[in-house]
Amino acid sequence: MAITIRDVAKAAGVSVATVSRVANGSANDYPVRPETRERVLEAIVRLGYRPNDNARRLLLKRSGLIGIVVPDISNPYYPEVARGVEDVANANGFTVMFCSTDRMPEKAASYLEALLLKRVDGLVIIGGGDEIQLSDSSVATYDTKVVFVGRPSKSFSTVRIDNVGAARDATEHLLALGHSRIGFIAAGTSSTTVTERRRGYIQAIEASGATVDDELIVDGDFSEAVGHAAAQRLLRLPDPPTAIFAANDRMALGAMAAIADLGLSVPQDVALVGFDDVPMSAFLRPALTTVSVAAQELGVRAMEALVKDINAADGRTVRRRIRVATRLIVRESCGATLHSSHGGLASPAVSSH
Amino acid sequence: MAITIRDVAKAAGVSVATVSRVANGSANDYPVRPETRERVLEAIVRLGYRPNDNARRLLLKRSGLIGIVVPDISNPYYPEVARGVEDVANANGFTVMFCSTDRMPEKAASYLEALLLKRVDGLVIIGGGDEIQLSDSSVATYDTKVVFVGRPSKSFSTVRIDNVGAARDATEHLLALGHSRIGFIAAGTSSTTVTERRRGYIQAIEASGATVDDELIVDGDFSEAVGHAAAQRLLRLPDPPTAIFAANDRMALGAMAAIADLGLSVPQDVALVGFDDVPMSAFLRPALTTVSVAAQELGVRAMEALVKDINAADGRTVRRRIRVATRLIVRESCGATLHSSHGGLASPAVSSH
DNA sequence: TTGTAAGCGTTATCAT
DNA sequence: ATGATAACGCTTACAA
Repeated sequence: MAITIRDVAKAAGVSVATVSRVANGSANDYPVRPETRERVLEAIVRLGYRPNDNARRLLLKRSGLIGIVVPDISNPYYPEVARGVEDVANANGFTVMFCSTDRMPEKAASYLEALLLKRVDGLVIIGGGDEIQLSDSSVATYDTKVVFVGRPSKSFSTVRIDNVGAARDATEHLLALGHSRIGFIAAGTSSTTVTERRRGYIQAIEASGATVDDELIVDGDFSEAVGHAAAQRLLRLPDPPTAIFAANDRMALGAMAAIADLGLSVPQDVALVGFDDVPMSAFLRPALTTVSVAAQELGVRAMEALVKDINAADGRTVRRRIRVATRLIVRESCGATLHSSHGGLASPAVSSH
Repeated sequence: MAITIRDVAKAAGVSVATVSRVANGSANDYPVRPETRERVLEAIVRLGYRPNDNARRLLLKRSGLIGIVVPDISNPYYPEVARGVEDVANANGFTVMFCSTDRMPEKAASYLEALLLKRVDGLVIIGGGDEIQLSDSSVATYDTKVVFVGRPSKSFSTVRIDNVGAARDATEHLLALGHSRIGFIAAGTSSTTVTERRRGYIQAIEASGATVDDELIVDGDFSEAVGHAAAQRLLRLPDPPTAIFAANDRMALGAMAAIADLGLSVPQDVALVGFDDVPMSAFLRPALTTVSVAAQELGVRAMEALVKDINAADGRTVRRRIRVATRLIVRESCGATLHSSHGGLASPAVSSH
């Protein structure tokens, strides 16, 4: 049986209230005679006492928990934004619970249910598509604050990037490099991230005066394997594209492999651009030109918003719409630096959003 | 204010005990008249009642929480084993809390403290080195079951792979391919994972009759950037290695970039082998030869052990030592398939441990 | 400055 | 089959 506050009280010869007053971080400015405090502290360390979190939370009506829901933990992009959330959460005394839905509706529903049941103080929903169904009423019932990262919402606060603008820039970059047939590797229609990136791609193509060729838009699912298959399909077209824009870096890596497998080379035969700028991308050869999204900052901003909402005295929630800038990181895979020296680490950013 | 069991009781015209008996999953075989049950159920959904987890846990003395501690969330290997833990945990009614220490002792300590405070029922410590300090006494006090994954322990259960054997095999593979000067990119001395892999490397070299050249062993830190720098240093040696064995795939990717940056090619000029077989590795070109570790299975086995310990009627903990097999996945980067056809996806495994 | 005692929302024991 | 009620371990008025 674990040590309780009563054990400490007895050991120190004081009442439980006194123990609570020295043990409890939030109330430790309460006046306690230094001598008494000393005695209690000694008993606490000697017995190895730790206050029971469930009991505290039950009373405090605050779980001190933040739930993070991501679609796919194996995509290095999500851990990075989760890290941002985590840092701010910890700094503010919250503990985070990390859940991956694997883009499965049942898993998403059961996690959301479990998190609500745990009375999380805040919920950070990162990316994902239709699989996430979160009714305002259920979170309202338990006064849970919610922020969406990288996905839109009619009712909750959002932290987002300008996917349309960033994708338009990336496509325009390729256009400016002389490419007219540019393939786009998407990823379903359920995720707004991808529908927006697709829209940016289409806008750029149309703005250039060309018409969009549906054949050049193929579907992926964010994984390397599917990026590989998609690129293969694009390059086997009768009139194949000379450049490919993948909706994320993992698919871009798959595409890069497919290009090599067909005996072609990047960027000479096919130019390639990704999206996310995950750590690996700078170390591919050719180094991947991609859109950098400051994933960690997304998480930081989201959690900061949550902290404000949770601590709001009036209990009212502000609906925020926060934008985080992106930058096109021009490395080697797009062909823009064909004649420059090596190393994709320090390259110029040509455009921001 | 949230709906409590009393609100439901009032609404359904029954006592709280009755509500508890129909709401409580673990006691729902308790006899309740179908008609009454119906009425209660109706009230529950109508009011949107969810039992307060803190109150339940306080009474039940079980948090239902499993803590997972990893050294570095941005390394795709850890999420994979975490996934295995998560799956088994969820299937058994546990919720997991995921924490990344970033290999920082203070972060590790504060997370461990927070987890113990939350009275986690189980703790899965994955990898990491000296930064993790977990005294048996503190976990014993709160009857927390612990499993270490991929790191040794004198007192706790472990789920491990044979790092020495796997590294020996990988090195022998390179030796058999005719390489005599093989570089090894390590990663500090604090992580036993790496010291063991280093030992395997050394054993293979010595078994071949050669002597180990300390110059060929350079230190990394598991990241691409440092793998890049380490390979650069190796290849600028007066008598550079013709093959490099990196202690993980991320460093191998960095090494691959460094090799390309020096105008050399893999595997013709320098053969390369990694460790972990993260998803990306099959899609590098040349595809990376690496040691596959069934990361998810490690997590599954760890959590299974934990579930057994937690549910043990006698409350006693068995100290288990579980081994999970590894396989050397021969792809292109080692040069063994130089004259075979493309595609590193389906390749023969030459050795297991 | 310290102690007493009333809850927080459940579950489980004991009556009925 | 159902209802009172006593815990679980803690924080915080309120009293002393």
